[in-house]
Amino acid sequence: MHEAREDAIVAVVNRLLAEKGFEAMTLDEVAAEVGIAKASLYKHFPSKEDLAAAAMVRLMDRARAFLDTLDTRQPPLKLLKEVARWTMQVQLAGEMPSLPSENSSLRAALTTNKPYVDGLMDVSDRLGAWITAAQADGSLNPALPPIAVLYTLYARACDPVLGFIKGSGLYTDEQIVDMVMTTCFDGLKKR
Amino acid sequence: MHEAREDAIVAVVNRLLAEKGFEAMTLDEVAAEVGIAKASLYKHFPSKEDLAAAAMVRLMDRARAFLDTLDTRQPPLKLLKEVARWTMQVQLAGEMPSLPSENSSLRAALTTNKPYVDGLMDVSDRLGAWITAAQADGSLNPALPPIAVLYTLYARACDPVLGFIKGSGLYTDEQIVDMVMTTCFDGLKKR
DNA sequence: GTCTATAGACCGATAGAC
DNA sequence: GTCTATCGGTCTATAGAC
Repeated sequence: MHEAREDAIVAVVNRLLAEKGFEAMTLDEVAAEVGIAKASLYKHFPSKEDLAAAAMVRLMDRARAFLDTLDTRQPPLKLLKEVARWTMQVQLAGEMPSLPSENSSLRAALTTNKPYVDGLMDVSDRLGAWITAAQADGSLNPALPPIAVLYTLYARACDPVLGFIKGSGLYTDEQIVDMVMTTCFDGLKKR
Repeated sequence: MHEAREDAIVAVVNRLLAEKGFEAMTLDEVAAEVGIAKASLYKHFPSKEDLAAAAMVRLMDRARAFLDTLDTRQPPLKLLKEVARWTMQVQLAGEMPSLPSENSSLRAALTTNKPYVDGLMDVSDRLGAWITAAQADGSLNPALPPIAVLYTLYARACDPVLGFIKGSGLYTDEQIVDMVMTTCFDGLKKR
């Protein structure tokens, strides 16, 4: 009962973080959408930053659950592509929380949040292993530092291009994802 | 004298927009950095949104000035690459204002700001011509809609990957730009 | 045009009754 | 735990003297 309520809160926070970002999201709004009073939020989470951090932890848990569904016997490049596709689908579904770039109170709160850091580390380690494997088997550009590849994949998860193209109203979600997948893995230049 | 003061204001706004974004930027801070009182800002610009819009117009003017320096007899792909490189250098220099993704008062103000919209249109038209030319000469992937290429280039201008890699402290600005240029035009896959 | 001072609105967080 | 009510602070924007 208690956990179900908290899950409902975090789900609303997750969606509002995706829609408007951390600063534009107000606790009045969160409380109204959950259907409880603002003061009640503070019985579950000590601050706005902790609320957002809980949403990020939830995202990391979802990511790890998705990684668990993948057949690791597949080629590493295919695994990385499936991950990239999943993150784009999450974003197009309006469920990808967007973090402030820098100098934010949320950034500081996240770096000291062990469940979040642990989850991020786990995901990064798993992706990092696939990246080096894909570079070793010749499918991924070996001239790129693995960390650059990792950050590029993370950045595609919140790439504004998806929203831009969707805003044009010319393409379906599936077409949009295919385009960005192409630009990400094949590049803009002709192959 | 009057214009010089306004230029100083807009330059400060431009940098603060790059550092912290629109919502986190306060007018107290702008006024303090310019060295005038907050009320004086309103003698030059009627609102915070107009202040930010002026910074975006300034960015568009800078972009158009850069486009004017390019030798248009070069291959279109080379022109597009130089533009992408320029935007990344602007971002690494801390001079690329970052806009809110959606549902912001600034978005609405920008769409009704004629100088900004005109500048953006001009830049988009010029880049669009080079994109279709590069697709025609076989250097750019012709399967991608030109608008997707255009948006991808715009997105690279504010790509968080640059800041991520810079934060690792492992690479120079030039190396970072080269990496992102590679991922953007050549893709993650090996060629 | 510049300043000081403040209005008016909003937000995060808390008090205290139930 | 939930609520109503409110505090304390910050923000944009303005009033009014000089």
